[in-house]
Amino acid sequence: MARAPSNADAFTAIAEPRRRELLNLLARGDGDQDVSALVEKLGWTQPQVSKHLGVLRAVGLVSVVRRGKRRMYSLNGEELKTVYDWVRSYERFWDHQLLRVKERAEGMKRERDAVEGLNKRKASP
Amino acid sequence: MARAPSNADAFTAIAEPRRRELLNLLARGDGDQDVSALVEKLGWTQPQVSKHLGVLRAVGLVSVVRRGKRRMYSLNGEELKTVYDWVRSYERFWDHQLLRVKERAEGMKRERDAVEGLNKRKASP
DNA sequence: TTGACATATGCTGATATGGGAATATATTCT
DNA sequence: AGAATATATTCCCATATCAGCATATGTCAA
Repeated sequence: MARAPSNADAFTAIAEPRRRELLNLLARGDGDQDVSALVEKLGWTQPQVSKHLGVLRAVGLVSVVRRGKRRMYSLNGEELKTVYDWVRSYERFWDHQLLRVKERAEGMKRERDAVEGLNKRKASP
Repeated sequence: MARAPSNADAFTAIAEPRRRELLNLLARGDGDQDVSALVEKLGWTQPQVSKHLGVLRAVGLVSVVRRGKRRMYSLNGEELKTVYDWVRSYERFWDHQLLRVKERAEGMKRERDAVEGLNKRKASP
């Protein structure tokens, strides 16, 4: 065995920056968009767009409907909810600063420094 | 040129299932944990744990503090917020059923129009 | 210092990945 | 049917990635 399966889930699909760009474009666009439109807007080669769309399609992040010789792609948010639910379960790790500070000695020191420097910081934004 | 840079951001770091498992363990644990504890709880080899921790450390998802010969790892949620913010911007694609339904109906209507032989029309407005 | 323990790093092999170019597979038009 | 258009797929290459094993680095104790 070598690498873990790695494909076929939303996490790996969105790991690729271009795929996020593609999703972004599909989200902003008003409804479906065909491949040619995406190619033009992104400035990538057509096979490149098709391949990335293929990955997104494989993991269910986009849906396709054929319209004539065009294929209209649209975002399918359901799969993103998986990622959302996962990452949201870590919310307390960035939301509650006080908890963080309590957990780490470094954090306490930083906090103390910050409080001491409050008077100075008042003037500069 | 071959593969895109791909490392050094939270998205690729959490793409690996084992890394998510590791983060999960760090989140549940009460505060810091050393590598040995993680090795025991996960049942992986020590180099494997160290390497995955290395990736998480490289992207800032975990912090380390040396304590004697141990290294205490703790979760650093800041970087996860990046992912959270990104995915949350797609919230409307799974949250508001009505919007979803409306968009689909729109798409289906367009599809129907096209299929019903409006061969006179050419491109989208 | 030597030795035991804790952790990181280096090396190798198998596999996956992304880009580019060429080609295949529809689908519409004439 | 044949040409043109739209999109997907295939092949090749360079590189990244993961697991496994061996080894290096760092730290404490006797």
